[in-house]
Amino acid sequence: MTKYLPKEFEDKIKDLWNKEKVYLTEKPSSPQATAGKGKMYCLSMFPYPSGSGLHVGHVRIYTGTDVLARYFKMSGYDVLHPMGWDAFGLPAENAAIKAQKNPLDIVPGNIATFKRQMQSLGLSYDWSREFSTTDPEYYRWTQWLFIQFFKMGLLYKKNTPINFCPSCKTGLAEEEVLPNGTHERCGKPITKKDLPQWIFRITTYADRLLKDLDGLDWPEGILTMQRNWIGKKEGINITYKIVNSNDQIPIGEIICFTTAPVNFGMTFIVVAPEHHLVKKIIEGKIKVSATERKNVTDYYEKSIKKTDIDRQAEGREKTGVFTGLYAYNHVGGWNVPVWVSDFVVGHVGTGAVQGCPGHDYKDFEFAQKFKLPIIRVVEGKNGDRSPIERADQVIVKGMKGKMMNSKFLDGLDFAEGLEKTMDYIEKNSWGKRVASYHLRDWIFSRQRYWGEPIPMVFCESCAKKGISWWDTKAGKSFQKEHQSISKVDQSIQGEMAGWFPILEQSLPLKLPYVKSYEPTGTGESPLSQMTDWVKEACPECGLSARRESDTMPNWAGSCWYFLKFASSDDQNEIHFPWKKEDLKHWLPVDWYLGGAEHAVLHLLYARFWVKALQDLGLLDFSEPFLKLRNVGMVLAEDHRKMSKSFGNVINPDDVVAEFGADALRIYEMFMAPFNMEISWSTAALQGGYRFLNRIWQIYHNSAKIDGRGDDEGTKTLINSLYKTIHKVEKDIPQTKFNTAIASMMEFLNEWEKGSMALPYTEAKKFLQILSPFAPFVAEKLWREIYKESTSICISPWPSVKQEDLMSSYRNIPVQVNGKVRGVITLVSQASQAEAEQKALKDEKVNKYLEGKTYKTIYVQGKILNFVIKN
RNA sequence: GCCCGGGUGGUGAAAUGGCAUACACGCAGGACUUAAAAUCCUGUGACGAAAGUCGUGAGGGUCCGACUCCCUCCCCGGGCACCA
Repeated sequence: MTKYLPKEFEDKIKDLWNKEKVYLTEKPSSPQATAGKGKMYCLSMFPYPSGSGLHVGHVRIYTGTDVLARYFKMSGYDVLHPMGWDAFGLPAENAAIKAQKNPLDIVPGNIATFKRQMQSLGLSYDWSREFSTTDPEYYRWTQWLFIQFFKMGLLYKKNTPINFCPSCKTGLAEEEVLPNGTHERCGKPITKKDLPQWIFRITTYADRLLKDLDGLDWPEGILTMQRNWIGKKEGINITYKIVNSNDQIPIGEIICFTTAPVNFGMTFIVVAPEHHLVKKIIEGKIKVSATERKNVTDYYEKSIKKTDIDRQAEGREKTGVFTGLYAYNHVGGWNVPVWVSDFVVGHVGTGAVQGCPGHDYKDFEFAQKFKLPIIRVVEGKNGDRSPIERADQVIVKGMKGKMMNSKFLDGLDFAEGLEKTMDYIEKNSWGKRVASYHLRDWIFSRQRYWGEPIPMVFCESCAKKGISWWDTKAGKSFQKEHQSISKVDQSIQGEMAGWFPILEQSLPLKLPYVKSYEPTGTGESPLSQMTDWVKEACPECGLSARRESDTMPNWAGSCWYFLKFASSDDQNEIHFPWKKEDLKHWLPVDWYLGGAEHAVLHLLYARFWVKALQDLGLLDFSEPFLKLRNVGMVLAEDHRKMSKSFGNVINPDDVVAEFGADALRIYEMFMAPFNMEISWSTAALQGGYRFLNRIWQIYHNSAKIDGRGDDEGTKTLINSLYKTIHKVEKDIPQTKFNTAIASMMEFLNEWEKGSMALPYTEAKKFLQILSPFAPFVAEKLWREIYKESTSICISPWPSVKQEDLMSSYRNIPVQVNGKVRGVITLVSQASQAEAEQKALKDEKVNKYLEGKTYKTIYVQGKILNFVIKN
């Protein structure tokens, strides 16, 4: 008896696959590609190649995608299954700083390790399409795309605060700041520092990003999270005239955004400390009494200095001061006081809130604290019209009730009353219905070395003359060509004077090599210190100009990598890097698998870029990922995250060495539904190994694989095999890998029993359905037992006819009053009368029915239920 | 506080309105072995001698029938957080 020793053949099989090039993608025009069922683009979120090598969590997602890719290939689809590296980013940079090396010298080694590990797992990638986001030949196009987005008016520069550590004199990413507001490395408190940064106008795509979610086959939870992140709210902007205490002459306006204009119950207005009105009061441009001005100034100073920690420490206790100003509530017909408070956030809505304390919890708290009047305008439960004195009496939007104290609205339902109010306000031109979004513009600058250099140049001289790129010849012709999209804001055009893209022919703008680099001390990018690199002639006037020294964020490379994989083109020419036929053939991505931690940002950004590219006429689809499935995390055996500091890390190399790649794959696919979190279990892994060992043994037992096929036992076994094949092919596209494997185990149990044997050619089919999960052992037996010379990976999936799945007999549970009392075997087409007759012969069933009157419920092929009447 | 997941044997889990616990792990007993490992066989939700009763986080509801659908609540995990 030969033993199952995966170590002895897995490497050889891997070499065979490489030699035979079984994973190479067909060209779109090839006969293989056009003859089959069509294309299938299977993609996993590509990894950041860290120094610690592949994690068993990587193994899970990549095996899942691999099972799909292998299954679709065998089923006659033209499959694209690529892999690459998302190698820019903070962790590599920090590791490099620590090691006093350049990331350029570290990353290639990490990639090599990842690739070796992936190959040892038998992942069926077409490595001819491999690339890293850090390859100049790749990021040249990332930079090119940046330039196109700039031309569209989607990018602008603006002073925006960054996190800054005054002690380390360095800018920090959000993730380097601890929750208590200190720097994770030195423990000192961080501050904010204003720096001019590139910002993406993603908000102009908010509506499309929201609407297009409807057509996607994504997990409901992820869709909801995207919707909430975009956070569209339909409401109304209402403009209020401002007067001060002394006279009634309007001296300004406040615009309030609200989704629930309960204006007959409005008794005050609150503005955020950042509101322009506050600034005007402090500067004396709006006159209020000296005390009030001092109060507002003090409150402003205090709240602007407040860090998030201070705010949290104060909890929900409301603070604020009266500004001395009043606003005219034209709906109600009275003046309301204007307050300033930091519970109103500057960047949400208009930064000003109309206070309707009877019908909003926060307004209620504020009114209570500062003794502001509370008016009830909606009846409570059972027509309660009493004054609102407690939080639980507050009637907020969404609750039911009739309007009261609201003149022409009285008696209407609350929801209807709000609509009527908005109509009324619009009719009088006091306000306008608008949508407000949670989504904000995307800060795209990083003051870091390890990212794509932003390919822009700033010319002082052109800036002084007010010349923007859109004033140039190229700019004008671009706008002419793209009239529908390039409605570049006048404000952006003005602010961007002096900024020009570098010449596209000179791309890539390479990241300069330096041995090591220190933080600049100013929070600026290390590139800003490289005076030679930063110098460049202005593309417009030729005078000396300065290159942008910020780099792009890690997201940039992952926003379009799925497009690059589709390219079969060589990179010799300067044009957008994909042939139209490649694009048309492969995109969009059919299957996208990845962790739920990317539920919002990565997916949103990639969707945004695709839409912008569509507007540029470069793509003819609007959504990159048709089907999305999540993979659950793999925790350590102790249910904690795997981490060096816990000493609970499992290295896939060790597992492969001990149990083989197939056992690891089977284990990770079998342990739980694909999208659920699992904790590692070496014991359970051994179960996977045992399963494969039993398969190995049965194929080396000739009595088991040369059954005659004409006796009843063999027929039954073949029928079970067909059912298993059917179950597996139904489960794989639902990513139900665990139940697919369970059904194969079940079949193997049956096959092993007694003298049951499969005919030689039928037994072959079991190897084929096993091969997506355990490709090494399936390939080995395929070649050894069946003497095949071409790979099992490209063999056609064993199809099963529908009639082969029908078995004529069914076991039907028999219930009395819903409790199971027996089981009968019936022809599947049996009538109710036949079923009843048979069931009554069963003593156990009969016992309960004797002498009783009952009715019968019969669902053919499923259940027979007797219900006793009394 | 809000949003998103989840709660079924000793453990990972299966069943999406029709025999609750498939499959696997673990455990117990047995076979093989001088012995161990490996392998194989048998058993394994709880209570009960058995008949049987109970049992899918808790309580209620719909239904002939509920892990599955509806309502109320509890617990665990993740995300956001004074979002107008």
